[in-house]
Amino acid sequence: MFKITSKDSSSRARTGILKTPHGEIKTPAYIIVGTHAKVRALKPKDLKKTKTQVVIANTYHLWQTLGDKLNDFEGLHKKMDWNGPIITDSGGFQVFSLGFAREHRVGKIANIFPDEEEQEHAANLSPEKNLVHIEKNGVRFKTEKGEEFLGPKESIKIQEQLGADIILAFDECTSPLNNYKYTKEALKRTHAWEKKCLKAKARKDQLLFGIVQGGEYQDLRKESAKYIGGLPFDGLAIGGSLGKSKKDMWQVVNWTIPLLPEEKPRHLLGIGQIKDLFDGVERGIDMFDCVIPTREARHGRLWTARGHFDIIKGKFTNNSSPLDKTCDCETCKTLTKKELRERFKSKDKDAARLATIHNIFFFNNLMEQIRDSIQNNTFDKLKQKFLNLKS
RNA sequence: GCACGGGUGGCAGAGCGGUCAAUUGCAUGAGACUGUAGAUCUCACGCCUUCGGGCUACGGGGGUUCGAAUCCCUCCCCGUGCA
Repeated sequence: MFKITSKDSSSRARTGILKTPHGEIKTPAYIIVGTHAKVRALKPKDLKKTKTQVVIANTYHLWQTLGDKLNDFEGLHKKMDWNGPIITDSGGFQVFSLGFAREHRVGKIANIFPDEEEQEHAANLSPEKNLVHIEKNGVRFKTEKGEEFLGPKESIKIQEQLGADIILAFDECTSPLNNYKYTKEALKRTHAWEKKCLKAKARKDQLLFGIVQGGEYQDLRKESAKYIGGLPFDGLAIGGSLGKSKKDMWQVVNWTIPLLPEEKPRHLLGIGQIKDLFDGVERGIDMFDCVIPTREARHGRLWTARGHFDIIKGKFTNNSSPLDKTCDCETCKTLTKKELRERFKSKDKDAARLATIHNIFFFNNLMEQIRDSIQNNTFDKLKQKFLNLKS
């Protein structure tokens, strides 16, 4: 199911092939985020122009949108008009993003400590306004329809109805602001939930990945890596609260990776800036997913091998050079900087779409280069090239 | 020529005696974005500043007033209507 095809001589970097019912994923791979079974700003056909291997959709969002229609849902592949591999996230991240993150206006790494204004905001947020209530067996989400419950069994059932190739265990993503005691309790909960996920899984054709949690605490991370790594999951993901800085984040990964079974694919959840890809790959990460390429494209930020630039800036008004002269994507082949900028400024709906095509293509293309470099033993050289990137 | 209506910061356009260096939008500049609450958000945007404040400003000039972008006179422009 997962086959390691080559290893870098001077790091933990490796290439592999992950077999899924809808085709193979060459790793290290970038997973494109399409939360609502759709990559934002793209038309279904666009995805095929972007070297995309695999897309990740979200259980929570689709559960909310589809509701009762889940019972006779056509399946994500049909819905998305995409015959390649699809992953669904379990909804565990929304425990954080709609819960703690929203209440305290924090992210899961870096810039996590709210300033005074934000602390005041958090203090003034009455408990009734909290959208998430965590309980022993799962999570109550306050939604437009009222209150709805999502736990391990529910998440697996929904993910089976959605029909992705790879599904994720339901976890609680904690916050960097959670203390040791809370994180430990949450980890205990998460471990119990994940075991329930394994038990609840009925479909044989889907792969189920477990998720390592434990915040920024070494003993908890190691405990989790051993525990989750020891369960019969098809792959392992590293999730959650990743400390106060990138340094902390890589520390967490360093603690975790050596304790995970070598032969299973490893997914670093939600991480994927360019530098992170190199830092992650050399530590043995096989899969990344991140909203950066798509979200930033919509915000007018384009990525190239020389760093990023914001196409909406006035300095590009009369710039008729290509967006990225080294890029072979459809957008770069058809538009100049000036033209794409004009589309953004005139609120042309295609602006975000065209930028998104480029960014996805760029990230996927970069992953391809990374894979090649591992096979050719030139990974380090490629990394050096991107080391001083503006990011 | 007469009669109205106008002339406000890069632009559009509020304000119509004090709380106005002047609402707002656009443009511009800076920043953010990491298992998508986000094709979004934050900040700056006359000049100077020891960041307390100071200076020059609402077409030009003059006046009334303790105080004018706001009221009056006059000149110059623009729009509309009538000659």
